[in-house]
Amino acid sequence: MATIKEIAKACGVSTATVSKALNGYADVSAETVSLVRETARTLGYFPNAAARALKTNYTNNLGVLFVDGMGSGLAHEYFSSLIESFKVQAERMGYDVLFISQNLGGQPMSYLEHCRYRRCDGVVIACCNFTDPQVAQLVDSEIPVVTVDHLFNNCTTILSDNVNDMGKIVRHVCGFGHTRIAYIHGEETSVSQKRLAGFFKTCEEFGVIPPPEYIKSALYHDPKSSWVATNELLALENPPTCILYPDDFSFIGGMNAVEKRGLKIPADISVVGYDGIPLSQALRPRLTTLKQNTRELGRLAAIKLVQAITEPKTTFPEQIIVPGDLLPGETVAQL
Amino acid sequence: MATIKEIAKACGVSTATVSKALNGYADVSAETVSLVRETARTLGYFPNAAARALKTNYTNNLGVLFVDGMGSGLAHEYFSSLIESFKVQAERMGYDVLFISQNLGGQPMSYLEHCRYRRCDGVVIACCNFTDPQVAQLVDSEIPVVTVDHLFNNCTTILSDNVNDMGKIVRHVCGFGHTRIAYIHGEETSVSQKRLAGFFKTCEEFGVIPPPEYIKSALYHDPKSSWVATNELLALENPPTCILYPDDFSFIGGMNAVEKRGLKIPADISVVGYDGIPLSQALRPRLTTLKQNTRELGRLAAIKLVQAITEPKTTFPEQIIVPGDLLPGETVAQL
DNA sequence: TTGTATGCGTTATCAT
DNA sequence: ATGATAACGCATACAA
Repeated sequence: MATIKEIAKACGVSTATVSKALNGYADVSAETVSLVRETARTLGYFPNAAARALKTNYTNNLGVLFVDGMGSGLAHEYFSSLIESFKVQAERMGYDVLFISQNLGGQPMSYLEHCRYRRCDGVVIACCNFTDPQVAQLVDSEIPVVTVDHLFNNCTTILSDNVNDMGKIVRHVCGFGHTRIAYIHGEETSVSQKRLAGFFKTCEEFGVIPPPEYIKSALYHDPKSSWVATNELLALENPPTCILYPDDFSFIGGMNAVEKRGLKIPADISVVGYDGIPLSQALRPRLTTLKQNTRELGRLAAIKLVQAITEPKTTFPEQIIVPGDLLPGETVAQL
Repeated sequence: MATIKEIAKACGVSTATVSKALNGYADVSAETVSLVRETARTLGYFPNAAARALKTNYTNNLGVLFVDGMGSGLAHEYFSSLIESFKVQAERMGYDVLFISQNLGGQPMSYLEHCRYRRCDGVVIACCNFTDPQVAQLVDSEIPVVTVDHLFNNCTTILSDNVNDMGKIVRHVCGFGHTRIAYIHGEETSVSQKRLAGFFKTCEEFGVIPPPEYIKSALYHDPKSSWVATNELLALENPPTCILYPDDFSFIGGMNAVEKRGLKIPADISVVGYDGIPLSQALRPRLTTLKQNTRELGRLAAIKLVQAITEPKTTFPEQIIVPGDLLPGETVAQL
């Protein structure tokens, strides 16, 4: 691995001049610049990231923190899709992406400690349990942070439009004549709160008043708990005609519960998912669901994070809302 | 952020002693060690990764290189699942994981250059187009490499047991009385070659001889090309009774083609997928498929890579084969 | 326009 | 058992 020292020797100049030439400083003659650059290329020079980081305190590293309740990790398609998009945009802007975790090599280490250890220039946080004090610690630290789908004070956030997106679902369902609509929501998070708010608000618009027993709590990305909730709903004296699920993947549990009872979707019971993962479109009947724009969420998160890093003075906390799209399927019956 | 300097001052010893105490050298008194360690803890000290990397030439960073033909990235569940498992095991061993790419910030950069730039201690390669000369360049470099599902000379490899796993599929299908078995395989890779070999070999065991027109080429993770191939197969004068797909996700294309023709699975045509992603088990009828053990593939890749890094002398190129499991579904009819 | 010198935080060598 | 010091590769303040 060539260093600026070797380039300096090859060019007959000092390392300082090489450094300046390579970093586009004005006080170097044009010919020296081209000589240095050419030599660097032929020598296959690449700067040593560690040395540069030590000196400048910038690593060009972005951390990605994502922990979901179920510990699904990247198997959670919402996250994998979000992170993929974040990664693509980050690389486009010259940043590398690394995962932030607790416990590195047995060493218990807070998220913040891990970020400092790796000198992440910034971190994107996308997880369910934003109540974790370690997350708050990171948000309150000196490290620029962008969160996805959770609002912290003084922290830029990219929000999926949960209130209105849920409204789109309810509008769709009510448009098909449903009035007995149940909602199995995920764990108590701000996302769930917003979806619930959108749910009740839009129901109200249609004069629909869901009884308390129609509101069930389950976990995101957990078919089992949705299976349980579905069974409870279907066992009601006056069961709903339509069930909204926490997400497409959880719906699988609901699907199994419905099947087990010998009921048909949508003839006997209508259902709606959330996320719009490929699975939802492969199911027959095709699942009616709401496609979150994870591509855009990830892209914007990267852009805003880099902005916060490179232009700290002119950057202020923003809330950016990204709407999703209703994907009408075949799982909501016309009543 | 505390440094060893501050610890040294607080303890009234030199930085050298602190460093030794922290890194478990023998030539420090037990009491000094405990004093230093205790002080480090109370000061919230964490080593500066960049400084350490600069000095030791070890970063405790592992690179992950994965590029698939379709550019699906982490949306490809085989990869996301593999990488998740790799990441978990890597972290357990004290390594961080970062993505390797070409083109960082517009700078064209070979994979090898990216790895050197970031001083990756090792790299795991899991991609489809192993023919890329840049991949070969990386494999031939000084950086320890472990590949997944592709065999290079002089490089440890974790292989999914493609030959025998495909054998399991064929055995299952033949056991149900099928003799007209078509195979839509993915792009020309060593994985495809092995599956094809396993396919023909096991067919032969059962006295089945698939005619050339039953062997179709498509792309992995691409429903469209499998859709085309399925149509071609079903249009044959003497169509197959069973079609094997490149993977579960591609099968969606085949499913649509079958539906469009008004055919029923498995009454009119039997099908088998590959991978065993959650989607396959959510389909009705449940897709018969082969579950690759991505968890184990990723875990072993991490273990073997770290071994190659920490014990270069005693490490030699290995080929480790990880078998998958047939997941019998409901998409293969008894003839 | 170019070069000299210093320091980032750590580890390692060699004295003491 | 402990400490002074150099070095890793780079960027930069300052001198020339």
